[in-house]
Amino acid sequence: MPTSRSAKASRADVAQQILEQATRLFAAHGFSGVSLADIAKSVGIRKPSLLYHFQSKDTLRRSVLEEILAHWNETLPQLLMAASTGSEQFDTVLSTTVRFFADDPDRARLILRELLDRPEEMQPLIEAHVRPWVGIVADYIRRGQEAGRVRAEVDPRAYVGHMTVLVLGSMATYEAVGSLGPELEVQESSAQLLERQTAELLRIAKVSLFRPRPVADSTTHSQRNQDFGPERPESDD
Amino acid sequence: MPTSRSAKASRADVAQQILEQATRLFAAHGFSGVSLADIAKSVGIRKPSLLYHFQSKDTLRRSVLEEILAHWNETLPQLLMAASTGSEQFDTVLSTTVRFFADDPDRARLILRELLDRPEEMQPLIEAHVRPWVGIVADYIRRGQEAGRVRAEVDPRAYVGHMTVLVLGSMATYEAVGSLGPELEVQESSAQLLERQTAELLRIAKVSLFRPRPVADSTTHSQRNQDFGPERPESDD
DNA sequence: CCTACCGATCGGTAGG
DNA sequence: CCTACCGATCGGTAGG
Repeated sequence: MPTSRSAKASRADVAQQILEQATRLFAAHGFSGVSLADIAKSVGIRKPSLLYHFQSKDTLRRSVLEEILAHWNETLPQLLMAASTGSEQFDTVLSTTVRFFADDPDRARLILRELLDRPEEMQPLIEAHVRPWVGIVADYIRRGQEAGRVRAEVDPRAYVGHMTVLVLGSMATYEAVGSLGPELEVQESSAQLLERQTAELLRIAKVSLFRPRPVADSTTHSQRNQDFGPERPESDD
Repeated sequence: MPTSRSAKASRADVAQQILEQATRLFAAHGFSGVSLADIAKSVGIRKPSLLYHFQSKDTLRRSVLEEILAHWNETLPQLLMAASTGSEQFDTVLSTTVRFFADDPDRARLILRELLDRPEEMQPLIEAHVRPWVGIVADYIRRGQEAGRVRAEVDPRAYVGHMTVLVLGSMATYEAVGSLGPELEVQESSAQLLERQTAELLRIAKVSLFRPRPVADSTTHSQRNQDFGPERPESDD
């Protein structure tokens, strides 16, 4: 009888466990901060067994990265097809991206680390996996600028870059940075903190993109959520 | 005659060179991705000599971090004293922070890495070194909300956290992420790219904070830079 | 600031 | 998937 909880682990199961533990450990301590023995130990096998499933440490690193990007490519296009208007597409890309990394902040940590450790190697990967939706968002911004919906001052390229970094960085470090506030108030749970950060992030993303809608009362300050971008249906192209 | 270019390197000179090279290498490859021999080699000394100046690798890491934070504490309070109104103070904190990291992106990379590698250890440091100006900004936001200058929906804590992450992340990764744009256009220099990113960052920070000022013509879209926060002098408190 | 050296750990291989 | 083992490199020390 094997020592693991389930009766028997198939080849694929073990490989998947290795990927999961490697993701977790690389996200927490970085690629060079984790040894193959660390990963093997957390899976419950020996180092040479790990190297049977993944030829080298670097192969394992690339597999971890590929798994995340593959999952991303499964998620976004599917949701994007359901969105017909440009406004819906923009909203889908933004909220899907935020949710993807909020669902598992380790994804954000890992990609941020790769961006820091191997910028040259990441550039083509960004090009390949982020291009499609960058195109959608950039097109939407340009059309929105022509139609007067989007602020003329927005630099589409820089805007998308900043939002990417903001989502990655906020999700990767929300625990350390989320506790910034000047008064400590009531202790928030990690989930509450993440939710609050997410809401503010979406607000910043939208308000810095869309032109304010004309409001009747423009001198007093109401508490309404105006200025939050177009929610009305709109014709595209 | 020593082998180095200058006639003689004092103790302090060597220690400073070690700090500089360690900052550069830790920023590029992470703490565990750099060996003491790497650092010693780039300074032009041997590993045991390095350990004469810094008792251990971890001591060197803390010294690098301290040097950055000390430089930060020299920069901000000085500029802050010259700013009298709340609006000026906000502007000082924001633009000084951006410039501090734009001046040397390695600072952003190093702090971001520490945030990822040792979040528990960084929390008190954030508390100590970021608190003062977080307080100033948060107070300014709250007073601005009461006066109707600042959007009521802004979550001061989350806003400051996001802006911190945005500045750090954008400055740390501007090379890899700045090249995101859908069309490659003319090849920009690194300095041009950084400048463009900085301008858009400041725009996002301000527009997502300040309420739009009432505009006479609210249906057509002019190219003017309205909605960019208060530039008029104002009374505080 | 150096040479010489330490035990521990690294990624990876042989061979089953 | 394991035991046994490899050379290289790690952070750090002795001693000058």
